Amino acid sequence: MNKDYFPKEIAIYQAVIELFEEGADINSLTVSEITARAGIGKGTAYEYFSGKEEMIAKAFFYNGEMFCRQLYEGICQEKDLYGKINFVLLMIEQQVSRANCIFRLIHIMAGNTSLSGWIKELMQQRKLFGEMPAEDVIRKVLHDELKDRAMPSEEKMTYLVLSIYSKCFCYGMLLKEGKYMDAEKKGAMRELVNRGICREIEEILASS
Amino acid sequence: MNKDYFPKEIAIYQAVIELFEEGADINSLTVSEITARAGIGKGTAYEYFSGKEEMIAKAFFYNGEMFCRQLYEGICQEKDLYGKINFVLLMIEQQVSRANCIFRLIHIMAGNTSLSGWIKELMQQRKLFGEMPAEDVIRKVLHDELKDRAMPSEEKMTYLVLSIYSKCFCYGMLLKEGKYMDAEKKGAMRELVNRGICREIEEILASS
Amino acid sequence: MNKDYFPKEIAIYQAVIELFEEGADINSLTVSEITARAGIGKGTAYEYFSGKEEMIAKAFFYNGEMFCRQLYEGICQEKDLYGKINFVLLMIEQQVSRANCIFRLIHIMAGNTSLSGWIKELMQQRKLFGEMPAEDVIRKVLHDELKDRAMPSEEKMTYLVLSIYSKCFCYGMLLKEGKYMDAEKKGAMRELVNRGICREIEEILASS
Amino acid sequence: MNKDYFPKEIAIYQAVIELFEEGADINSLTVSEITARAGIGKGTAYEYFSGKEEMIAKAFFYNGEMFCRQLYEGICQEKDLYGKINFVLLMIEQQVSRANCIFRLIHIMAGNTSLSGWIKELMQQRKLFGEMPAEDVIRKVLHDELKDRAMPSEEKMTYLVLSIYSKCFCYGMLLKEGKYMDAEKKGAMRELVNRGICREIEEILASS
DNA sequence: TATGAATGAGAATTCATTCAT
DNA sequence: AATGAATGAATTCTCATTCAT
Repeated sequence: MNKDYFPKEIAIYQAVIELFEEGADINSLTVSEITARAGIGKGTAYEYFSGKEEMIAKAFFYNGEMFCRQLYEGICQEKDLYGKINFVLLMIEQQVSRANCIFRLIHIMAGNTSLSGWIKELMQQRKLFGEMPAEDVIRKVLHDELKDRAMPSEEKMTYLVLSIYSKCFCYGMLLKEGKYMDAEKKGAMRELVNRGICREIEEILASS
Repeated sequence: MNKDYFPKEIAIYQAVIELFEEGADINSLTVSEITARAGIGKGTAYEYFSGKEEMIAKAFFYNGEMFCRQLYEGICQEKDLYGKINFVLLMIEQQVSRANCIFRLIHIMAGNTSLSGWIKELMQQRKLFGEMPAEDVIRKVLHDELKDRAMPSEEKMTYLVLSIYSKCFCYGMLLKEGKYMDAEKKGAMRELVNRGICREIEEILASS
Repeated sequence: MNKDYFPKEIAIYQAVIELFEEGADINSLTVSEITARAGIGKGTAYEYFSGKEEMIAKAFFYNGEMFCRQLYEGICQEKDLYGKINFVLLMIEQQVSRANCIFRLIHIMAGNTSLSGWIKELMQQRKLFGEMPAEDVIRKVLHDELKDRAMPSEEKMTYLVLSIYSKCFCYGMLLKEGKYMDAEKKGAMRELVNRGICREIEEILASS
Repeated sequence: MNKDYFPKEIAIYQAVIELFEEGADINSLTVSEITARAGIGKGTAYEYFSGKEEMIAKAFFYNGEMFCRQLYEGICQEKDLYGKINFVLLMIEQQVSRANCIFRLIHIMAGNTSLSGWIKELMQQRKLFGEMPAEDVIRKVLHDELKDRAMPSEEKMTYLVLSIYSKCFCYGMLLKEGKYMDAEKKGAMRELVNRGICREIEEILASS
């Protein structure tokens, strides 16, 4: 499950993420910058990657993996659904205020950057290894949660997953817009979103 | 309200959108490609724009504006809330199957491409002229819809907009994933989403 | 003798000189700049000149002509040799402090800019019309001055012209270096140079 | 004293000088031409220089340095003043008939090309390292020559240096004009100039 | 294995010149 | 005659990738 990473490989990943967090624009990231930051020679990077594109795509993927793992572990600690969702929203808040890399990962995937080709390919490969992209985390949690209740149809399940996903995502966007930055209001909004998600789940379950 | 566009300016915008719809990657769009497609000389583009970045950013903005205008006008034709929402979802279907430019616009804005700088700047300027980004369309429709009922608090209003927005977004993502492509299933899903939105609005209003 | 200039032609000449005096670099002068400054349309310039090169070269030539004419007329007012030379040195001072266009003209001619090709061609043509480049002014003055004394050999005459020319040039360079800027010292130096020139003339005449 | 030059740096310098000697116009020299002639890749030039301007300016400076060094060494071989000056004039003849790069260097400096900015900056830096521009060579030779005689005032010294300088310079210009190309006449003129310079030095010394 | 100097294809941009109005 | 919008050839410079050490 835990793919082995070479140290220099990780150095590259971290360099990319760091530069990105510092506000660099994906398109103008250069191999020189990346390798310089990673503290390795420019040529060395080509021992591990076929090109710039792969470096960046894999870096984001690596980052996403780490995020999702952390997310899943955190969720498992929480007892009830409300707590779980709250944890997710708090993680999002943290991401937004820090660097919002997964956010951007999502965007890159949706747009058709040449990067997104790479990322989609990675997606396919990794699925086999049991890794968990954000969407899968939600699905898994729902499964665990509902395992002793009537499971809704696959169709409704897909809708539910995406609905939750998009609410979380939109919550992140709301935060990005800079509104509700003071803790109190942020808390209130988080609760509204959380209750909305819970209600939706209940409704879907009820309708099954 | 209706900014005057120079013919060559529009030619550029359309060229960018066309190329994008044909699957081009934003970053690798070249000025040569754009102007060739627009049917004008390379130099001419520089009479109207300060550089490539501006061309692309404004093209997306132009496209977004057109979409939102069309959206708002269509919504106004519809009598009831269900009809209005249905219209929005149909527009999304159309976009997704065609080119999903606004979808990508959203993503570009969330990421930090150098483009997004431009776009944000444009946003500020245009707000003054009463243009309407997607979010504002939703807010405006809600306002019109609720004007003779008790208006919820600003906070709840924001949440409601976010929630509707996210549901629409979610619907688009569902379509993008390629599931529900046959008309029947698509219709069923559309109804599911629509009812979900209506219910949510009712609940918020009831709780006020 | 007095070639007729079209008003727009002169406008171009003056625009070039002005821009040059303001410190513009010859090579980066653009036609747009020149015509904008001249207050005429870009296309109009091409009614009078075959291209940018011609505009600039002729502008300098025009400027040089004006300078030489002014120089010659001033010299003719003066009675004795000392006075004449003094007048030349004063004109140089003025040029240096203002814009030193002829100075640069000389340099352009010595270097092989594509401009210099033009200028040399102009030189040939104008000679026929009796115009007077700096060197010729000196020669002419010497001729006038010496007409009732024994004329030295052509060789010595050439050397004499060269020698005087170089002293004037040298004086200009001294001023350019920014030393001797206060009036008193400038006056002293001017006298030093003047006496040097007079002595040299006397010596050559004596040796003949 | 002898700055280290990278081989590719020198290749660039020589390429620039060669092209110039072949009659190329400074302004229309392109980076492609230069690097092609230098036998290196276009990109490589940018590893050593910040841009075209720097390449050309430094090339001339390099050339000037070489010339001055050669000049100074040659002068030191000569015993008496007349011999020294003769050597200078012969070097000038050689330069003029070959390529007259330093001549043009001087002109570039006097005009306000964007190159001249660079060159002036280089001047400042190099002075510190004891390099010798043409003017300094003259001054140094005079110092050596006069060390056991009464040294004239700094003011007169400056005048003397510039006067000699401008005579040499004008001699070069005379040759450039293509007169006196046959050896005999050239020799006669050279002697005239030489004697003129010697006389001037004597006079200044006598007047001190 | 690691490196970084060298490379050159390719991109953005400029600007002299033309020509329809 | 006067104009300036349109043009595209030409130029500078960047940067992913290679390869000799």
